[in-house]
Amino acid sequence: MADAEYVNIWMRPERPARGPKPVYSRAQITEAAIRIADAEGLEAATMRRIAAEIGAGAMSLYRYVPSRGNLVELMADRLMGEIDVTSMPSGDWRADLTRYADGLRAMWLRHPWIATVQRSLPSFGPNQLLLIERLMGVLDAFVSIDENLSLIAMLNSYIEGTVREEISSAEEVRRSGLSESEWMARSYPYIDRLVKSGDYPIFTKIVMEARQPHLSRNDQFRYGLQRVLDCIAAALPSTAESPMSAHREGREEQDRPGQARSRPSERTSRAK
Amino acid sequence: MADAEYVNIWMRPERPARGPKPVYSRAQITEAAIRIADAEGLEAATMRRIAAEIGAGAMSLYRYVPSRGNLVELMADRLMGEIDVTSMPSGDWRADLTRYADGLRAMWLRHPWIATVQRSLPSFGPNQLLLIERLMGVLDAFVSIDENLSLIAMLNSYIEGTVREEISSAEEVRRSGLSESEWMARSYPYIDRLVKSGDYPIFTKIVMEARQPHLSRNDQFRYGLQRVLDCIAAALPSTAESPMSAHREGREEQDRPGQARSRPSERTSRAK
DNA sequence: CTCCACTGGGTACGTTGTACGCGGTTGCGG
DNA sequence: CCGCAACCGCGTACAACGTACCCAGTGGAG
Repeated sequence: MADAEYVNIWMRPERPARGPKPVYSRAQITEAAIRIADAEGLEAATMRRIAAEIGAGAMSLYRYVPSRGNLVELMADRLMGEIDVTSMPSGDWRADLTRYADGLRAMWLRHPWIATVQRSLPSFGPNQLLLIERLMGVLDAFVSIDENLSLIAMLNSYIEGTVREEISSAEEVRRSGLSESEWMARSYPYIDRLVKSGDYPIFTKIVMEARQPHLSRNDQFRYGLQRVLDCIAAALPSTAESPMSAHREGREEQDRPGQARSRPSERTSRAK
Repeated sequence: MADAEYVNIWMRPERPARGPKPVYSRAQITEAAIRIADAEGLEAATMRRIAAEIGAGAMSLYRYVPSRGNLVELMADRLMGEIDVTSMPSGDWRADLTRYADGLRAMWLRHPWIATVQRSLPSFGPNQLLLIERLMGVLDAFVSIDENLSLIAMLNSYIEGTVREEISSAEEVRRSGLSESEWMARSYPYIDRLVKSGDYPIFTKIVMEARQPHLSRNDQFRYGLQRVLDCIAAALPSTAESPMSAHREGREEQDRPGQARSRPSERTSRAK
């Protein structure tokens, strides 16, 4: 009873007062775990594997983190810190939200395993809190807090839903260990059987009239995003006019999955 | 090499030609697993537990299902069958999509564990395929297949994102084993510290200006959904006018989480 | 100085998914 | 009708997991 009576991981202080200096740290452990999860999936980030990665014994990790579940929370919050919202209530809400959307999507593509934990633990870590502050600050001046929540929820849903779809097929391929073309070749017989059966005309239409050629993944995302932003615009009072940011094309960089464009910003809990 | 060379679970026939008659069935196993997952979470649905539920030995399940992962796929597809889309291209696209949205949300609330697997396996089971046919048939006459995909993706993202939020807190409470009020009492110190710190004004605003009182969860969902449907309407040609279904209030039933409003419609794969 | 709260980490336990093999049962080829 | 290959249910066994417990050292507070 005296031991694990902390509300959550953020209330538990990392460093105690007395005793020998710890060799490792939460940040270091979290970083190692993220590195493994990025490379081989979240299920590969076992306690022993993480410990080996930093050169520690398996059980040593429990000096820093109460359980693996809590470690995953730390990892998730660390990821939130990668989204740059420092400039956020800039005056141009449309630009702000676009920037956030791109940042969130890029982060998810860099760390696809986040899809398996996100929203199963709304633990309000420091990075997530900072994100909330900045992001919801964007529309705070224009709408009530309830409407703000509703609009941001809609935006987040769009981003997450879209990116989940992007991720899922890529993860399926990765998990199988095959190359993308090998994987497609392997699943061809099934698709073919469905099409040939004649029972699924619309599915067949989807398969036949390929959609990828028309738009790149990035453009598809941006296109749908504009629609969502239009929806938000419709819910805002006319005083919130955004200084003509309808279409700005010249942005070909950002969100390349493999790239290491991290910006940690650790920010662990500071107890009073 | 000769053994597991099937593309996916749907290509593998359930019943072989010769040999003694199986005592159990995929459907029975899937049903038992869903029952356990509903009651105690997906992680409680272990192979041994499921086997015990139907009175079988643990290893017997592997005569029907190649692995636990595949069983989860079967479970997920079985759930798709609970969404009633039989009447679907009815002529009133707005009514159809509303009906679908309510059905999908209700299903997720009945089986919250689906959030942890959904979109991590786009396996095109029979029920999912039927759903795709009916659902995408709704807008098929009005827009191109690409636009159709884009609009439906947006709708699905909204539904899933919203329901994920509804589920996450409920799951957190369930996992802790405490009652809702106990759980809130326990997490109060953390929230209080955040508010008192003064660092998070908008978070504080969210905490203080409670949003639940204003709208019920159902109404919140419906309200946001109307916004999404308006977005879709804007993307449709004028020929797609929906016969005045702007606001119809008189629908207080549907989607009560605990209720068993299942409509299985098993439909396993039929090999040629 | 003496304590003792701390450190890293080895050993061990319970639970998981599942490979393998057994003895019995069934339906098809001859 | 017979025989055998293909299937059945299922017991045993194993590797890998999270983690409880214990230990010998360590270093700041008194």
